[in-house]
Amino acid sequence: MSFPHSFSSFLTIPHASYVDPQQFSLFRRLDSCKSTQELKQVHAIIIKTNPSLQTRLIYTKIISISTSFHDPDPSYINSILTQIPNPDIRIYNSIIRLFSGPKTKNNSLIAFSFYQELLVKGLFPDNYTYPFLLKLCAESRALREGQEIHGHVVKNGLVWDLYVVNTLMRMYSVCGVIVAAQKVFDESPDRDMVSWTILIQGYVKMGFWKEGIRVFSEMCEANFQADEMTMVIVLSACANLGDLVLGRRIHEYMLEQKVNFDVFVGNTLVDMYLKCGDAGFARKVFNEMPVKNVVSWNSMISGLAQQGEFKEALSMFRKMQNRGVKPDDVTLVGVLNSCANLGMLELGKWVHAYVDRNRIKADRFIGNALVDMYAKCGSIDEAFKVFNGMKLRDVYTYTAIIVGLAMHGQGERALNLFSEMPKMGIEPDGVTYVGVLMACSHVGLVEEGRKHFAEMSRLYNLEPQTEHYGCMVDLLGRAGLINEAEEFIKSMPIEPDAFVWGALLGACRIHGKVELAEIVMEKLVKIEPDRDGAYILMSNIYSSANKWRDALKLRKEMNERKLKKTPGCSSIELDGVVHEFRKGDKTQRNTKEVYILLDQMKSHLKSSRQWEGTDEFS
DNA sequence: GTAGGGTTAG
Repeated sequence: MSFPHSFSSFLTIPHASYVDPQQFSLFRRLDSCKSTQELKQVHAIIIKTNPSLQTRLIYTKIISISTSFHDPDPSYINSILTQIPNPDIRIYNSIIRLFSGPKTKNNSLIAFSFYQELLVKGLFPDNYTYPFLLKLCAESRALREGQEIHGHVVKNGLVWDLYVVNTLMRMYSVCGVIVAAQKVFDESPDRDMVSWTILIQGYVKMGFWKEGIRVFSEMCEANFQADEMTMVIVLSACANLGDLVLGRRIHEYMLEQKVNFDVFVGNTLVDMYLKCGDAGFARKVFNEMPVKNVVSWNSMISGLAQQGEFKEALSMFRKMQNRGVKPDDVTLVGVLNSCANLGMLELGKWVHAYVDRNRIKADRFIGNALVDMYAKCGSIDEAFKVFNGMKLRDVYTYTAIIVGLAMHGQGERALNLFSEMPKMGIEPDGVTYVGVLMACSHVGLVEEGRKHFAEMSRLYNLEPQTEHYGCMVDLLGRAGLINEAEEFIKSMPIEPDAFVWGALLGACRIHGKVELAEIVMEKLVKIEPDRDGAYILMSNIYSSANKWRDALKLRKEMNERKLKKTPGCSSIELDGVVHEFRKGDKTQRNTKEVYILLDQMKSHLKSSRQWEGTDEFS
């Protein structure tokens, strides 16, 4: 009777009585090695004291141990491999695994050279070989190599293996060829949860969120029960779609199916609810999370900031600090974003110092957020300092500083930086052009503005949006080219919105065009019947033209219509607390003193006669 | 011995 080969070899190691005791102790010795250095020493001892032990078994053992080290040495592994007379596929697999793993970066060439070698030696790759290689192709986005490997997989008849199929799908998916991933999926004889999840993720990562959801529902119809990994991806698709109804439905599904509520799922749920605009429910999920980590807090902070709830975002940050959770770079980007929009320069500076002190990853995200914060908080020089200190700048960096400079009236500087962008290989986008057109507008550079507007689509394929048309109307209008501004609106291929008409109304005000203003006003009221902005601007135009009766009539109409008032609001930061001042607001502490001071300022200004005839300070 | 997860800027 004979045992199968693998079985008999199992018997010989290391318990059987006829095992060579020397070999046995050597195995133990090798197992205790912690580095290539130690391994080499033991190896040297073998060669010196007992050359008969240089068996295939021992060498295989040495390789498998050295592939498990923290800092493996490829040249040593290679030298051992050359001494093994007939290395089998398992040895090659473990070496390829080593060079496709996280321990060895940028070593995909080495992994592939070992693959080449095993083919040359006439060995057959198996279902363990390809997942490693495909993972490498995926990580280095090497589509061509991946396709070649796909060919080998087919030739070797390994498409039946789910690991091979799934890594193939993932390779195509991260290389951006989702069609090929779908094809592998469709043609596979077998699928599992992982296959479905990879397919869904492929669509979602490409931004095809609806497709991702569609595949998810197909998965449910095929009676696969999603786990938490799948749900994280599906929820992120929901978040991007901003579809609250869908999000709620999927949350219910998760409760029904009793999907494990781990910290990943919790974080994604929080993010989904915030991006879909339900901050209340996001908070509820957040509070009920049994385990939170820094990402959970980040999701709340940046999510609230994205919703415009900047104060809430900052109070979340304070709570986080009170709980002793250490902020990371993502946290601070969210905090800086909130500072920028609240004008909280002091807190922003504190964050800046915190980044320097605590060795926070000061990458583009942090740099861009700092530039934006300083610019929006009025410290354009500080913004410029950060901008200059940044080694890596992208379109966000340039846009932040260009918009910042434009808002500070430094149009020429903004335009200079804009002209620098092509030289740095950075393409502007729609928001950059808003800054550029604003800059032109503030400096009164009509021709330059026209040129940039035309170049948007010609050079960068950017279709002008209403905000760009609005900027152009503003630019022409300020320069007194009212007729042209009007013609410009008429020539628009898209429907002009309130922003565009508002710009024209503003121009009418500057140049006292009452009749045109009345026409524009009508358009504005049609688009935004509930807002008071147009009425106020119009009544100012009447007053400037000394048409007091018309102004009064308009104010009356406003009151009758009970328009939604957007109160003028300003804020200052004192000792880290933001004080907001709304028009007509008496809820502040020290209201009396504030109004007394305000009256003094008003009479002071009036005495200089500069502001007579306007009601800017009423 | 092999495959799938969350948050960030203008």
